[in-house]
Amino acid sequence: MKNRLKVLRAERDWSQGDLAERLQVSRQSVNAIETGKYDPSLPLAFRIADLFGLAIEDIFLKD
Amino acid sequence: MKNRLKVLRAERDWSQGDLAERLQVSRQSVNAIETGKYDPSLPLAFRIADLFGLAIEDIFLKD
DNA sequence: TCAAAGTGTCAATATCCCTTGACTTTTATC
DNA sequence: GATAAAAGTCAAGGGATATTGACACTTTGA
Repeated sequence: MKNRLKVLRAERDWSQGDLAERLQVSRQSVNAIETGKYDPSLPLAFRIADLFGLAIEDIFLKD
Repeated sequence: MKNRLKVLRAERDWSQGDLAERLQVSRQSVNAIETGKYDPSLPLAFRIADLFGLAIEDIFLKD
């Protein structure tokens, strides 16, 4: 399960901390998801998709 | 987080056990997800969406 | 050059997802 | 009504997700 978080974040010039704040999660969670340590829960995946205005399938990809 | 699993399953005349087998999870997991006890993990949500040929957003809805 | 911000990572802890196994209740069929 | 399949539920346990706090390293800019 890969994801495009880092790119989407870079396009907006957000730090991991910025993104974490907008998602209401810790900075470490954002980092762990970005670096592939684990996948987000489904509710968090929805919040991420909403924040970027994309479908979950456009952000998270089965590898 | 609501979902349309029960309806999608009924349309295909599958039991919870049938669905569980196709998803490679336990029948109790299918039941728990259907009855709203918890949300599936993101990877399982992808398997569910794939199985029904729908987008995750068309099956799982924020309530 | 030095301080601040950003990133990556670790440990410890808490909670959630999913499991097996068992049991009761509902639904459908005979 | 009896039977069986399906559905709902519980408990206990393991692994995954997310937390706070801390520390090191790199990058940026004053």
